[in-house]
Amino acid sequence: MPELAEVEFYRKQWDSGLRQKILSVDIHADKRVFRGTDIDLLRRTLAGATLLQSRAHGKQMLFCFSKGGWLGLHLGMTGKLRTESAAFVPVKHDHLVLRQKKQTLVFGDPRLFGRVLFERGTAAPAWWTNLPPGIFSAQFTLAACERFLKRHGKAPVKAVLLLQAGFPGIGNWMADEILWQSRLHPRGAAGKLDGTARKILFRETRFVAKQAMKIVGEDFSDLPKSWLFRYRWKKKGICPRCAAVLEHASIGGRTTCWCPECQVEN
DNA sequence: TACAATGTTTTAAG
DNA sequence: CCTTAAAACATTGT
Repeated sequence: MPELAEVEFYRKQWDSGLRQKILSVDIHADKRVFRGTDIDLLRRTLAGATLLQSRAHGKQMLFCFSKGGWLGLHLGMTGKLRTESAAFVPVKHDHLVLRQKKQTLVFGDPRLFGRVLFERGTAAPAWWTNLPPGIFSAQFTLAACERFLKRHGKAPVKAVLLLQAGFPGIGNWMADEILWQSRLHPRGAAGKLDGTARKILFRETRFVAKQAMKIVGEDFSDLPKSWLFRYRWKKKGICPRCAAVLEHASIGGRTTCWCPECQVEN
């Protein structure tokens, strides 16, 4: 489910636990979300540690604890963070449960595509500091964006938007939205976009990301009725701009929705 | 029933 | 070594 803005929304769901101690840790140790993670270290470190701060970058989250604990979380397709009461009894898919005096911090993920990482150290882990420049960073420039498009020039532009190395935080719905707002066909080769198209794509990427952060990232409000998003999963969805019946196909390995009238190959 | 789901990783091929 | 495409992962809901 979660892309850039949804991840930001879920990150904040643990805010009520900031500056408070973790009393105990409950873990579904055999679940796939802990693949490659030192669960014993996680348990030992977090028990008795205080949650100091949290950050999100693209689809990645990092929670910083005292005792040098760094907890990385990725929500995969169906992961969620939430806060429950102190007396909360975990249910089936609550794989990581951090108990505090006044509340319980929960990470649940039915489909198990999410991931829990844990490291102990004085500085943030390398996987975090090495993340690519975010959409809103000064390094995310038109030139950098164009280099990335060129580098993946044979692939459909839809597939390139999904690559986290170049567009961190962009996922399936945001990629479709960006292409629709840019009036670009998702199947067009990234390397064949002309200068104007590349500029529009760059601008709309930042526009969609910024609006989504403001609307969804804040409190999970609904996106505007003027956006493709509101119609993309409807049975006979109509383009909110020209009223043409929307098309669907698998592009870049994901179901893609576009307007056959507005979005032309460039 | 069979298929698809707001994602990433692995594998294979060019 | 790099890019691209497809399969795999696990569960739920339509």
